[in-house]
Amino acid sequence: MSGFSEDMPFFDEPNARPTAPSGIAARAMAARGGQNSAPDYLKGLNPEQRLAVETTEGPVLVLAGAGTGKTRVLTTRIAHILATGKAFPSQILAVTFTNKAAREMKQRIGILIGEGNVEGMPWLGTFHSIGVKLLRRHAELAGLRSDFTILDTDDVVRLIKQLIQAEGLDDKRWPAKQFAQMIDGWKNKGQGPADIAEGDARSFANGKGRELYKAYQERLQTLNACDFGDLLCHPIRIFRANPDVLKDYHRRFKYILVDEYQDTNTAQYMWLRLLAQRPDAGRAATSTDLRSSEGRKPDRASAGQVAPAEASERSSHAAVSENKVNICCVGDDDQSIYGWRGAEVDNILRFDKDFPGATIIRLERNYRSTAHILGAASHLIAHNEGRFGKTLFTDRNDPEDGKVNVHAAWDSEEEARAIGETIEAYQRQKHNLNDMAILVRASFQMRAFEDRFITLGLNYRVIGGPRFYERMEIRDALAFFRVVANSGDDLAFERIVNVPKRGLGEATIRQIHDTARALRIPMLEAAGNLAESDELKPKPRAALREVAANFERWQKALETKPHTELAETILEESGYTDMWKNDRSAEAPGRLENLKELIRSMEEYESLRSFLEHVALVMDAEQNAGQDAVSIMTLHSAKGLEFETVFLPGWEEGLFPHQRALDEGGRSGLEEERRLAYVGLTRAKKNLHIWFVSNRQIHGLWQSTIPSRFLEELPESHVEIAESGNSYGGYGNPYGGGSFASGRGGRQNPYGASRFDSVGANAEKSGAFSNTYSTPGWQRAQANRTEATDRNWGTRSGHQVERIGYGETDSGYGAGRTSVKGRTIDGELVAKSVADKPSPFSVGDRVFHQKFGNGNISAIEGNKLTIDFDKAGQKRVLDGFVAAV
DNA sequence: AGTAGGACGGTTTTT
DNA sequence: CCGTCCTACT
Repeated sequence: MSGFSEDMPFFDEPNARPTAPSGIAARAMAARGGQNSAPDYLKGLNPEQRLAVETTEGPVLVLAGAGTGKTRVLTTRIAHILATGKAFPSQILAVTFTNKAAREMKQRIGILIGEGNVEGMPWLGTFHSIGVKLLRRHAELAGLRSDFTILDTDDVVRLIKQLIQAEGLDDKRWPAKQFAQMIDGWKNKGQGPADIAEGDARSFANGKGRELYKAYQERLQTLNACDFGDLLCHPIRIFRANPDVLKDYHRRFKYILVDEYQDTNTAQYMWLRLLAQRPDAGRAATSTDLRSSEGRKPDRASAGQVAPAEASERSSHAAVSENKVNICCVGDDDQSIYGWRGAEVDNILRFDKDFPGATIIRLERNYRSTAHILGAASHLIAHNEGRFGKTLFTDRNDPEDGKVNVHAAWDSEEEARAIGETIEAYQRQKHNLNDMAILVRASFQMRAFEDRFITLGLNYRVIGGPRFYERMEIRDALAFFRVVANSGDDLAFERIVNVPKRGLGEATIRQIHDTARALRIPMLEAAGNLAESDELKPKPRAALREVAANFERWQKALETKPHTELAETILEESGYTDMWKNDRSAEAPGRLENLKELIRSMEEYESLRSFLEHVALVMDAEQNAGQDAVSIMTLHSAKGLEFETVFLPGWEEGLFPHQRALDEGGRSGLEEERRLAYVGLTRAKKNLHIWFVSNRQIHGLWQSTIPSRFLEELPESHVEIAESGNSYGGYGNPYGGGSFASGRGGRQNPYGASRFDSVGANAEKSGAFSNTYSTPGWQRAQANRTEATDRNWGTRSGHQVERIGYGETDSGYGAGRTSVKGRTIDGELVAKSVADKPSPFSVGDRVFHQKFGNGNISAIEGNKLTIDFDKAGQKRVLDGFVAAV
């Protein structure tokens, strides 16, 4: 994985038809054999996949449904381009989103084409890693030096906080984190300070948003640093301002491939368009049809393609055809789940307009899941509008394959218990835990499972969560290394100047800061100067002197010592390891272990600098993949994975689809949630269990829930409503039999069609549907949709928090909180406890609650009741859930 | 300099 | 309700 460090000369290839490296060529030739038999790597591809691989010329969009062999197409396509000599490895630009995807691609191409040749693919990587590479080459065009530092989110927030304070603004009223997110959003759209919308600019810091953004960019420049967004935005700006530079890349990149195109944001889109050569020009030319260009001689496409970019800019016909856009984007509009972080599904939906004459190839043959699972997923996703529309199918037809199971549970505890039991049952049937996963909508759901699995002694692993490099000790260590590698890295310096504690307080640090600013020198140097002057009291002075001496020593050692050894020395001599050795907290040993791991991981890199380069972009911790364990993760992190058996708990309105997605995203928010459901369903190869609960405790209060609308969008023919069949009594009310609210089933679903009336738009034979959903369990679940529930859901808005100021939304689902603590608008305290409407109950009232039975009210706070239940003990519930007895 | 206690927030995550 | 973060003490 040392691909980025050694840089290839820019135009390393002779301006001639590429002769493929002998290994590949030989293999390809050998494989080709007779004229009719395809090379080895093409064997086993289905016709669509093969078309996607062999249609190398012109713009191609491969709509690859879940489990249809997307990565295979991508990697084989590259192998094909190389094997047929259409381009050198270094002339292919292949972009992914994650390091994991890039790694996997490298590995798989390696298998196809021979390990050694993959090393020659310097332009295979994430958008960001390729962005760094471009930027290092042309740093001066962005006002940076080529050894610029890449700041992570944490650095950025600290920097912005400083700027906000420097502006004399209250950093509490204008949180740096929020502004960092705004900047991120702007950069996702490719907007610099001058480009942002007036409204955006005004909405922060008393209208100083734009100035602040500008100040931020200036600060980055003086720090010789950039943030993640800049890794895309700077190259875009460079390309735009320097046509000659862009032209060089046009000549270089003969083939462009993009993975997960549906996840691209506007900046990435602009970046691609620039590199893919003036797609607008294509509008004039209508015949970029692939099939016609297929017979073209390969050398035409590769070596011959040196037409001047400017000429074609004017879209002369000759130039257009000469300058074909050989871009291939692979993606699935149905799996676009990152709209909330700037991804534009539109990019993929618009592809054929952006690249006229594009060939669109659909991969719909699924190799992953059973027909039932595919049927369920396809039916669900068909409820979305504005999609290309694909229908996954499979040849697989095993009568043994079970339907998709839908289960109901009383509450999340029972849900976890029942899923735990199901997992154990699978285990008894010799299924590996590694083949099972629980995919949740929100991470708080994980807890119930962890709790349960711990008591069961069931191995599990949580995927996602805090990353290795986000740990404090790792960041601290990296900060030391950063300063050593680059003494101008003030942010890193500030982070560790007083670590371990050296008695350098705020005042001293401010002084260093001011000196550095005044003299325009790095803080480290300023610290050294101050240590030699007599401006400081003896104590901090001595401390600073030591710090300065340390770094000087380490920097010298940088040239001589092996970097792992140096790293160890730094951590030792700075007292950092000792700090944790002396720490008696529970985490300390783990932290020391992490530091060791960090040092160990450095061995793979040639130098401290190259390590730091990677660490900024490629930091991910390997999960403990060793032992057999159930995976627990969010639906988002499950994208791209597959499991034999998948559990999808928490399919309730408000949680999934998430209330906030609905409130803030409206219809498109709902559609994204639905795509997320689709992603969840299509992770399963064989067994799929969906769960919903009737009661969920949110923010400490019990709330009744109704089943997710997505359940109604599953086709009856592929779904089975399962009785939970455990010994815990299913949804039986644990607190007294027969006390279920009765006779209230079948009420109108506040979201429209109830499953008892009709089924969603594209439903198959809706008549039979209600039969399916008429098992006792389902009906009991329905019975839970009491008046209290529906009142709660149906009249949310009437019940809602009065909105005060901006951005104050009713965050919870269900009735949410009805009391608001003091909020401010423009600094004025506007309200205290707005909606604490008096409860219709009074202390001492006897009430009935669905879940807990009868009890007496012992306290009332607004609409929150504390009730002593006869059987369930004391609980706090919302008044909407109880009825007077 | 370290911690107790109040305020706040509570969807999803990469680089 | 619970966990995190920041402030304000000692």
